[in-house]
Amino acid sequence: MEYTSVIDTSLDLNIRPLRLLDDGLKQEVQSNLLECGTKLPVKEEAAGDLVEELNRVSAENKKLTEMVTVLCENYNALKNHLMDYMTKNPGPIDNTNNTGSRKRKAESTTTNNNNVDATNYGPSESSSSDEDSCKKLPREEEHIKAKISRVYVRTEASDSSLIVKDGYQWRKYGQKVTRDNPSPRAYFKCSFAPSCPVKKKVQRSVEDQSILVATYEGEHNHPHPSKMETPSSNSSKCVTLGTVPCSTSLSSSGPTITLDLTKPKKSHEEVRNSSTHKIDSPEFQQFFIEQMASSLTKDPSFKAALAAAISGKLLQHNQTEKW
DNA sequence: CGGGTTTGACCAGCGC
DNA sequence: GCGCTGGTCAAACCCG
Repeated sequence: MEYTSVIDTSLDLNIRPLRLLDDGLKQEVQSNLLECGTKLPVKEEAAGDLVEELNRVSAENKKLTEMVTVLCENYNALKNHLMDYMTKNPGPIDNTNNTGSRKRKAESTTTNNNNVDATNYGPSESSSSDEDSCKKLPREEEHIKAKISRVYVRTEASDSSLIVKDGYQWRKYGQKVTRDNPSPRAYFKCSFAPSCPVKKKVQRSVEDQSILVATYEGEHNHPHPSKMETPSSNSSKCVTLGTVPCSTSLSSSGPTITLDLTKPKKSHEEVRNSSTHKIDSPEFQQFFIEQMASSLTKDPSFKAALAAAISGKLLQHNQTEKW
């Protein structure tokens, strides 16, 4: 199957922009516009304020543009990786000759059962060892092994530590440099409970060294330590962005959102089928865009910034017309 | 001194 | 069978 067709990844946010805004945001935009209208006739003392306001909203607009750019990049990376994955696994899953009990097969199968590697953060992952689990077709017996999940955490690029704070206690038992990724991969075992089978692998993304990819294998057989003690105060947290699981983190450039589609609610087979047939469809793109829009418009600060940016743009337009 | 980290060695899966 | 690679082990080391 050929997936070379390029999806139009532009969010096209200019199309019916207000349609994506909820009523609150619309009102905010309108009130800002009214404000602008009333301010226009004012004299010099207000001009300074207007210029200041203009600078402010321009800066916000720039920030918003950057955010949208990041979202687009994430989407493109995600899409490319999904295409890559589906290209490598074009046919139906064949379990007929998978009676082997090799560990790596087991891992790849659990991946199939609980995860979709193709949907991880970006193209960088396609070249890491995790790619192996993509290449290996799903096997049976896999349910035996615990589930695999993946979390992406943005850190300072200068931070060379492979530490993903998730509230659990981990003991590092190995580190390895893998073939496809110059960054070392660290191996951790959960040390909070002696019998806890959970393992964690942490490696930096090839493409974006500021992103740590933590792969969890298994399920904790003990409560989350942070629930027993004080809640984790670290900056890395997982939230659900609409229906899309993701991890967020704070960086020097502001909050970032890293999509984490590695915990699909559908089975691997379902995802394969649906994504194969719908990834290129307008419905899928529409759904994706609306998901992002819906998530973003739920953020009050985003709404305020967007309203200010829009009104600022219109104000700028009005002023240039007058001058 | 105990617990965690580092790191080279070893083992096993897999492709040729 | 052999070599490559990822995963694990365990001794040495570090640190509080």
